[in-house]
Amino acid sequence: MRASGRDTRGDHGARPAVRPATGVAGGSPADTAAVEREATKRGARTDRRVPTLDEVARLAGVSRSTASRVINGQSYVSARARAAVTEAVTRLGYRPNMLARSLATRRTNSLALVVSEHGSRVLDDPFFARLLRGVYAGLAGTGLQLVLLMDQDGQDHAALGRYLCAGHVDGTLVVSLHGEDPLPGQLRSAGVPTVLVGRPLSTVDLPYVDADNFNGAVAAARHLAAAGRGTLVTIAGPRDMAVGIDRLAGWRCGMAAAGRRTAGVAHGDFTVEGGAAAMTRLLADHPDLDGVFAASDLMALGAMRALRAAGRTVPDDVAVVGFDDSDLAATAVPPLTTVRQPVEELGRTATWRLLGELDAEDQLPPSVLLPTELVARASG
Amino acid sequence: MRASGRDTRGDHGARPAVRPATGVAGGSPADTAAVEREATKRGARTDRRVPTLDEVARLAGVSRSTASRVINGQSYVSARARAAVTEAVTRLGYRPNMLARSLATRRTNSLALVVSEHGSRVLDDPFFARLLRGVYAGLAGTGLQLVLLMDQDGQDHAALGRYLCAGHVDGTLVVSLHGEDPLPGQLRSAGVPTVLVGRPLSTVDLPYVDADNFNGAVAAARHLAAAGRGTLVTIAGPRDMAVGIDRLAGWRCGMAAAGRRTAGVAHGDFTVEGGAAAMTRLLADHPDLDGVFAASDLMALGAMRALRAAGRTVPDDVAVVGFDDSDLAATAVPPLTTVRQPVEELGRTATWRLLGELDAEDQLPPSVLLPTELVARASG
DNA sequence: TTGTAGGCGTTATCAA
DNA sequence: TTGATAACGCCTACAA
Repeated sequence: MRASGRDTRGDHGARPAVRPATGVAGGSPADTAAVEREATKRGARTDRRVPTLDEVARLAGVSRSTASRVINGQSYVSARARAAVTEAVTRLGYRPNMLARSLATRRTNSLALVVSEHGSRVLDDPFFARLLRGVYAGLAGTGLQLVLLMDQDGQDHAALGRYLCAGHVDGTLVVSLHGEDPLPGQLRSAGVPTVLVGRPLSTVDLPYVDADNFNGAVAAARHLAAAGRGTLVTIAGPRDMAVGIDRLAGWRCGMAAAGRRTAGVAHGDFTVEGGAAAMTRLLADHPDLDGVFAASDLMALGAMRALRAAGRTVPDDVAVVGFDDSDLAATAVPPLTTVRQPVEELGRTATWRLLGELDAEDQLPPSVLLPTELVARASG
Repeated sequence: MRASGRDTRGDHGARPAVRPATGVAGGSPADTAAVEREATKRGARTDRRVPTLDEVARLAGVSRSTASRVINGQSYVSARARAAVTEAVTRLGYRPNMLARSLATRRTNSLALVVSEHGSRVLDDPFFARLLRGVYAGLAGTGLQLVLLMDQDGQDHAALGRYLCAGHVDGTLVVSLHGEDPLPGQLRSAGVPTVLVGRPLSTVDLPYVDADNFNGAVAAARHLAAAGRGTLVTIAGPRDMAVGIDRLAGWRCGMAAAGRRTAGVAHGDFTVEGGAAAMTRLLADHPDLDGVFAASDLMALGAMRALRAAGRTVPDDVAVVGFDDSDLAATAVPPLTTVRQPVEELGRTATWRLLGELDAEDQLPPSVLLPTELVARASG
């Protein structure tokens, strides 16, 4: 007995012909269109005709204008006309063509959340799930559709910028910026309303919303320093992200304020594996370490794993502090002391900020920093 | 010392006025003009007019047609004209308006991956990260842009269907269908090329790609039955998803084939918490159980947690088998025996299938089922 | 309350 | 090789 009967096996290895990824040489910004035209050539698909507003109007015996008014729920329409149009709409199964509407209104009623990072990595970090929750909360009741965009492999990073600047969305939320990403500049010069989630590294004149990473790290340093630990190290984030830089700066500042020095610094990439590798390096260089601050919970988890592998216990031998207060922190064994970051609020705030930008109703604060706080648990 | 100097605090609680969801208000030209004046006054967003093809053509001293040809890299253009247009394009910073282009060509060069489930939950499951990886791999070199869509709270489920049927994308990949979701039907009747990831529950005439959940579960049943375990139970997936149904059916069939009966069944929602709760219920009903098959790794992890909390050891007291072979399975303690599912290949295959649909080049197999296999580890 | 006509920015079809 | 001209589907002053 099989669960399903109409399946076919074995054909899934067949690969449709790949279009060449290169277009006409030249380098002008419009040359990319050549590549895209290529795509159009590769299929004469028999698309069924979709009913248009014109046909609805004709069937209802009114003009396009009246039909349009009915469909957009405007007033100044007789009950008779409204009924006729409604009837025609359902009879024809009419659906307004958003492209045409957007072309005319210059509004798409959709926003983009673009993660300036490779997609597959993104979803591994619980940060994004929480951020998304916040964004959705901020969007509730607006009728705006959110689309998620990420770096695709085999596609230049600029493709994202082109998509966003080509009128597909009314505004953009950009998160997880690395180094000197040109995307914010592109968006700004294209006039696409944009709010950054996370302080940008380069000075670009766009508003951003961020957590107070600096003071969160200060708190972590204070906590470990006050815990009577002797040799303290830190697993910092990437050097090319503001979040990594700010947390490291805060840590250093907090340590200095406590009259302590940092025994060692290793950089990770915010992943469990990166944290474990960094911890291993630190253990090799500083066998006597007894306290570590990791710039993310994921890295802290990796650090705990590496410590365990090295025969150290947490928190008896080594105290561990993370950053994020993700779900994993509370359920870790032992539960992870961490710096709470209001991620949902970050997403909500950024979204509201962007909505305000769209409405351009009045003066908005250039940028916002949300508070962070230390959450003490068993790990340190 | 602060990491940044131009931040503003405290204003993030303010919520901008919500725009009406229907396009009635805000559309009058007076309103728009006022908004633009306001924006200009602030100097924040100078709503610069975007250069059009017309202006490019004028500046280059050619017709729109010729300008269009140059920009699309077509032949039959004199070198002189080409140079002039290229020059004008760069001088003006021209970017083609994709909406207008799509309206004319009836192609958007973008696909949607729609997760018929609430967004925040989606990202918590490693399945989606892997699937996305596969989809991106399948898309590599095509120049197609992928957009991710999910259920938003405070928005009716139909909004997704409207977006997809309104011409925003050339094709759609639908994953994680529950019960009688109307989405596939909408897409089909709107003529949007669609491939489902995962067998649909309702009979809708759309191709799908799925893993062989049935036989994977058969293998799990065989494995546990052969391991000399006496009292076997299963944590099944949701009753309203084919993946849940198929794995349960496979389990039952495998058990029957081994001449065994299932002591108990509890349903979970594919989350760690759901798995833990189900395990707890099963333990209460069947204290003597010594083997459990969970229909997902996440639920298996939750089951292990619940078992540990109940004082049972894995695998000595109870053998645990999961489904997915996610990264978490291998790194769990103890490492989790599980059924390997080729998730990346699932994504890649579904994508290729969809690309084939777009090209409509020739007869394609209606649906595809990818093989699954058991991976034995320490947990059972 | 309704219809007419022009525009949104591109592409596609033909003559020239 | 080039350029009018007509789609593409919808919105919206403006006039009736």
